[in-house]
Amino acid sequence: MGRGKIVIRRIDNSTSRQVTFSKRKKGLITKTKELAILCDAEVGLVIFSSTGKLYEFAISSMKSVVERYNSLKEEHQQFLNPSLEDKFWQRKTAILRQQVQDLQGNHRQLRGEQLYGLRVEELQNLENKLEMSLKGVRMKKERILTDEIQELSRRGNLIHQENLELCRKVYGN
Amino acid sequence: MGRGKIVIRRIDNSTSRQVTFSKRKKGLITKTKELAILCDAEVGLVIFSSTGKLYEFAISSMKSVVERYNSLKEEHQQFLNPSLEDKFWQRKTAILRQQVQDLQGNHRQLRGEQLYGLRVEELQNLENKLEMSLKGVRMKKERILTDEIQELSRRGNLIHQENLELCRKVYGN
DNA sequence: AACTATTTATAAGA
DNA sequence: TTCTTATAAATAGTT
Repeated sequence: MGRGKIVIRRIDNSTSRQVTFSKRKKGLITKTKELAILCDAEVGLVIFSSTGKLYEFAISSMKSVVERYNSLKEEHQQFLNPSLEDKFWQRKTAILRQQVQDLQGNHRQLRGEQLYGLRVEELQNLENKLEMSLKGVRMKKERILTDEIQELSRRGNLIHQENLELCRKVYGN
Repeated sequence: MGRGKIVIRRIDNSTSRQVTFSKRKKGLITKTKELAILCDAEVGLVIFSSTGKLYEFAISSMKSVVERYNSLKEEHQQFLNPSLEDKFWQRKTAILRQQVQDLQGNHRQLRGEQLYGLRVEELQNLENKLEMSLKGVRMKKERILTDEIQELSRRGNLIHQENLELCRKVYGN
């Protein structure tokens, strides 16, 4: 709904993204409010912008919505003991840190860095993985290009038909 | 936006209210999803219908949104709840979670998954990266193999020398 | 921040 | 419920 149609994918330009975020956030909050009032519903909307800023909307209160949500989801009974909570966070942090380390390692390896100390079999394995990825990417790329060519060809034919039609009209038969 | 303009107040007729709820809920979820994708935001939407039924939508997961929301809210309320250690862990977790998300995204792309919505130039870019990586891995592998062959060859020579030495000792001169 | 040409959502009707 | 369609509302691109 604007001067042109858009496709729904991440807006690359940071300024446009910010402007669109601001406009659409306003619209979304309006519509959320309308749904709540018109249909007598309890709603909660939480938005974290790409810069990490928090925006929220709720007709009653976010606290009430979250509590109702949690009680329905039955997840609210673990945190009665504060020392347990501490342990929970510590465990969570440890797991996440391990994940980050693993992913970073994988990532560097996939990018061909940090290859020191790998054995030939491991390198071969990595090479195979990269070849698979490359194949996937190339297939995808080629499919897009093929589709585009077909589309162009289709359009060309249509124009050709139209020209023939025109000729018939101009020169008769 | 419809056959007639309406005022935003609770719809009295229960049937109309249900129909409107169903239609507008769909629209709201669509718009929420669009905001998240277009503007790279993390969003969470919770709706309780007037009959108490729960509907929810989140791009990542509602759990993740609620946790992020809570940790941010509690950060702001550090004065009220001076359990600093808890907050420390929560903040750490939030940062790590973001890192994991980012790395997982990168990783999936480098592995040739999650290619939907990429343009040809982006695919070409990814292909080039993968080719570079592949080149690096192959070079490394080949250097190791070359080194190993040289090492074997060197050892072979040494053994040969030792044998010669032995011969001299046994047979004199 | 406004403007406005278009697209999109949806109220009412079927 | 589901579809249709006239109209209201949202918003993309522009100024």
